Amino acid sequence: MSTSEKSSYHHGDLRATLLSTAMEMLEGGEPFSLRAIARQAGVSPTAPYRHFKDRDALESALAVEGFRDLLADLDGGRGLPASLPDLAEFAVAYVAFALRRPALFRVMFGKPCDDADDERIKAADALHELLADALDRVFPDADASALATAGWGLAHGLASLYLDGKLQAASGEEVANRVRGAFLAIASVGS
Amino acid sequence: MSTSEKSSYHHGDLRATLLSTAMEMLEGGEPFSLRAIARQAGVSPTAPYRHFKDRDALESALAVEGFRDLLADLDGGRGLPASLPDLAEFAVAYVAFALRRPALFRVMFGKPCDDADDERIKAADALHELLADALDRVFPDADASALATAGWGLAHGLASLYLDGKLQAASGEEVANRVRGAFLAIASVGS
DNA sequence: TACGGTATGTTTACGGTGCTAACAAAGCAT
DNA sequence: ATGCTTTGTTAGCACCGTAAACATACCGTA
Repeated sequence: MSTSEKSSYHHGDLRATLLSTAMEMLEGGEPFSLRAIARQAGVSPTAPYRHFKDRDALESALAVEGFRDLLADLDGGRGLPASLPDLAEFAVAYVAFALRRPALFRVMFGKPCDDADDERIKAADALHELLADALDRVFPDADASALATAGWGLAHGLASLYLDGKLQAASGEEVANRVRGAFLAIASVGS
Repeated sequence: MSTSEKSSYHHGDLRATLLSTAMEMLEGGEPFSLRAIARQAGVSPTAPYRHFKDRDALESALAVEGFRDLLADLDGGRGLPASLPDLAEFAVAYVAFALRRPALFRVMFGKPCDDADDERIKAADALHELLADALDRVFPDADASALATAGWGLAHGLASLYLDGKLQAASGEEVANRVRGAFLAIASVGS
């Protein structure tokens, strides 16, 4: 019950502290380096290496947090979608997450992530499965897998394009409307 | 007429040389730094700064090249699409470009590009217009703008997800099939 | 309770980066 | 020929990620 006491050596809870300060810097728009995190946490520049193999490992941990939060945003907010407009709201929430936490989103998606980070891969898979469930529920007759890929791709693409300034919109509300519009427009195309 | 002669000072054509060696390194999968480019070009580490304000400026120039190539891939290859399957092939070509030149694709899209780089913005806009034209031609009755956004978003999202390993496929052919599948699946949903 | 191993943090050091400032050489216009 | 401008060079700054050697505190066991 003395987690807040420090002996000034042996910080006591460095790993968690590093993660949370890293997340804060990420949200705050600061560039984020291992050294900066250590500095912020009041610890020596190489202390983080006792808890993370390298920068990638730290980023993976952050990405896992991000996936958890994104899932919560999508799922918790409104439950699984039951209609096409619900799906559009899913996409809106997805894009909103990306724009609200741009640096985190880039950490989550901006790299091959080829390292065999179990947790990270699991987190991304969970997202995919959630989407597949959702799509299957709305369009039970269609090829759920292809549709889930398409839906994810659409949402992710819009998120990326807005995030990187290739599509522009003044307000978050305008982005939401455009995303809704895109989602409904594409679904209204009866071959 | 002596562009290939050198006085050993005053390289003569450094800017172009820097761009091409940068592009080569990008395609070759090497990390790419200003200093590495200079090294490769046989010139001092800070010489590039006479031709590019900073790293971003060099990247912008590369991005412009990339957009030109991507447009050529989409347009030149098969002309403007006239049907939904043609559109799917557009998407396939888009994703293929991203997977064939991943580092370039990241340079083109992975950043806000908020600097007022005229050429770069123009290049991206040209892409958007091409897509809008294409979509309008295939679906003259629909909201061309919303559809173009949706189509671009879908293609771009699939490209990003495959590129960053969030979706996986063994071969390029498999990717192409999945992209086609996603495109057709989403279009076969009659609200 | 003393002890020794292990976990955690520190110091030092290396090579890399982007970038600036001061300097040098070549080209060009007068 | 002379001087301005362009283009290159060298030196140096602050930062980064990372490894190695060292120091300290914790924790289980004798």
